[in-house]
Amino acid sequence: MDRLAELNPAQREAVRTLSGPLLILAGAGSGKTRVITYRMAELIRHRTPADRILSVTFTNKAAREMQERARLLLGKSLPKRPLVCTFHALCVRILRQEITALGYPADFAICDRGDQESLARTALRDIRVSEKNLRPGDLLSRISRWKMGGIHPEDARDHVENDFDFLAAAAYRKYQTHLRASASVDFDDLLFLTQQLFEGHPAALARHQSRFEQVQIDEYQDTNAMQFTLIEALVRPHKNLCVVGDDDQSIYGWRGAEVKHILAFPQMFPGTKIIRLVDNYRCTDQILELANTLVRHNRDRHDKRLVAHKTSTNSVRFQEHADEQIEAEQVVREIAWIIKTKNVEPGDVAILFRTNEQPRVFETELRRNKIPYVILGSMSFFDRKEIKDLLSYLRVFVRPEDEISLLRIINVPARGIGAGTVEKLVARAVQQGSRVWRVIPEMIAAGELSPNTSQALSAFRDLVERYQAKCAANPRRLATIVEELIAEIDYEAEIDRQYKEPAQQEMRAAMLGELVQAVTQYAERNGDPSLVGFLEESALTGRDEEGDKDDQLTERGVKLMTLHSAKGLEFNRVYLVGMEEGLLPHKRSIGDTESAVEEERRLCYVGITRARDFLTLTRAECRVKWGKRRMSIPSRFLAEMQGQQPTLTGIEAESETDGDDGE
DNA sequence: AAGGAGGGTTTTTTT
DNA sequence: AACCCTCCTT
Repeated sequence: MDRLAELNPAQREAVRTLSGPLLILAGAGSGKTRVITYRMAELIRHRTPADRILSVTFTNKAAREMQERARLLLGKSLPKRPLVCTFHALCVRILRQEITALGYPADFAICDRGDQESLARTALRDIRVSEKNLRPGDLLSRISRWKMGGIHPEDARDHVENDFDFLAAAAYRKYQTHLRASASVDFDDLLFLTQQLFEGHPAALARHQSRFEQVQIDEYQDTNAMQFTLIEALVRPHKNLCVVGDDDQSIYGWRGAEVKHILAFPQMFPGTKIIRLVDNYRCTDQILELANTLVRHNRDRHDKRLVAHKTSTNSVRFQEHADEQIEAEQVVREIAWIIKTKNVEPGDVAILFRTNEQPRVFETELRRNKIPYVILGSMSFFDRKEIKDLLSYLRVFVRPEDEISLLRIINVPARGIGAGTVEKLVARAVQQGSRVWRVIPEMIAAGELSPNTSQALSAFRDLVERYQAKCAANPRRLATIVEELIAEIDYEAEIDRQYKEPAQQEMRAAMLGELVQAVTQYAERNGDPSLVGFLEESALTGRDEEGDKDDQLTERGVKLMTLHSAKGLEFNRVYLVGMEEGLLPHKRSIGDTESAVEEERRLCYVGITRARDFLTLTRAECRVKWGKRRMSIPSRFLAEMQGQQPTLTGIEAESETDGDDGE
């Protein structure tokens, strides 16, 4: 009956602290998700209207899960529900309502990483800078840093540190002009524009301040300055803010997250109550000991030592393999064996790695052994080329002035509108300050194009207009319309043309089916489906999992994911693979500052503490990179976590490879 | 305009 | 090895 009885005293106190600023420093496996879910329930029991509670999570998946748990805790028929979502989703909600004040249309589009890259390319071309001098990716991260620092394109010039920045500042202006012209925003804009809104439009801020009485933030260690500013503004009237996090698990520094936000929280909010959760209910003592010992090598942290509540023998093993191929073979062979002989479910096992290139070999092996598996958080569904092409069609149907999407699909599949024609169209549009879509009929009428080209353009125009009408007239039948579209443009033929391997062709074609399914599910889930709604959801959900069918596989299969995506999760058995210098810590952070290596160490810490009962750390003695074989040396973290001095010189730093096969 | 060959580049992590 | 861009042929 009394749910709080299940909690330990510290947890209970956290759950019962219902007003004022509250900082919960929650170590790995200390039940923090449970605590803030219970706290949400407790707020409602103490008569906070549910819809006046905002709970911010790090991923959409975490949001869904928390909503589900809260629903179970509170009973099914809660008339009003708390808002549980990510920062970005919160900003979208606010902006849909208020963005016209900033001169954007309310139905602005959210562009994805791929769109950002092509915009960055265009911007560089505009200022005649070769991509060799400034890579689009580097430009984007510079722009991101400016935006997260609250710096407008026009002011970027004043925040220049070197020649690259100088070019980047010019490109930033172009980039933003293009974005605005196509009524689109990027991910950073969602935060940036919301902050602009709050700063420049007090009435708008007041509307949203009065909307929430209680705010909770999970994974607070990964909050960046802009997110902090937003939340501070939002809770200013009441200061009912509860943040939960662990400084040892801060792994998003490269995205502007600053550990200092969690360390300095009590200074920012005087009167903060601090509660520490150091009891670990997840890992065995051996696993936790490893984690504790490792993370003590970091200087910039709250000193704490988690207390294990589970004992074990043989729950940790170290393995060395000749190369990454054998590493994968051995790990998968062992997984196959424990599934068969130990009655272990594939879903209890996770393989964690640092980079997205690592899972490939494991994937092949798992498939060969016929073990069900899922790759989570890697290249997502919505990142695939064929999906992006089709989504671009849909976006063009919503707004043909969306230049980014229009240019992506105007000749995909090839329909006789070549690069030359596109160039003419763009030139004309730029010259007239118009849009390619509007310029097309003019160009046809002017008779400057060859008959074939005019014909092709008219056909394209006709296609778009027909589907526009269809989607608008029949939003409930979106899925069927998408099927018709795929058939009409014969996208399957395009796939067969692009990919020669039958296996590839099959896989890519299956993706099309999944898109149709995603649309179907969206329409089922949503009382009032619309194309705009679907596109928004797909943009925000981005890398998250999607679909019920996938959820099943997610439950039942071996899970493969990066250490970053593993944050917040736990598994009975964890294989932490590729424990090598250059991979973990990653090469890009080694040459860098010491704090970069500290972040890698935290990443390793996160990996270790995902394991409940069994942890296996493996490394390969050599590894193929860019088609070339390279020797690798053991990660310094292996020595550190076993209480040894790091030996950066020798290959035989790791002597602790006991051959005990454990199980 | 389309498609293929050849050459150069690339991999950190993601809302 | 995989991807993208450029150039060349048709």
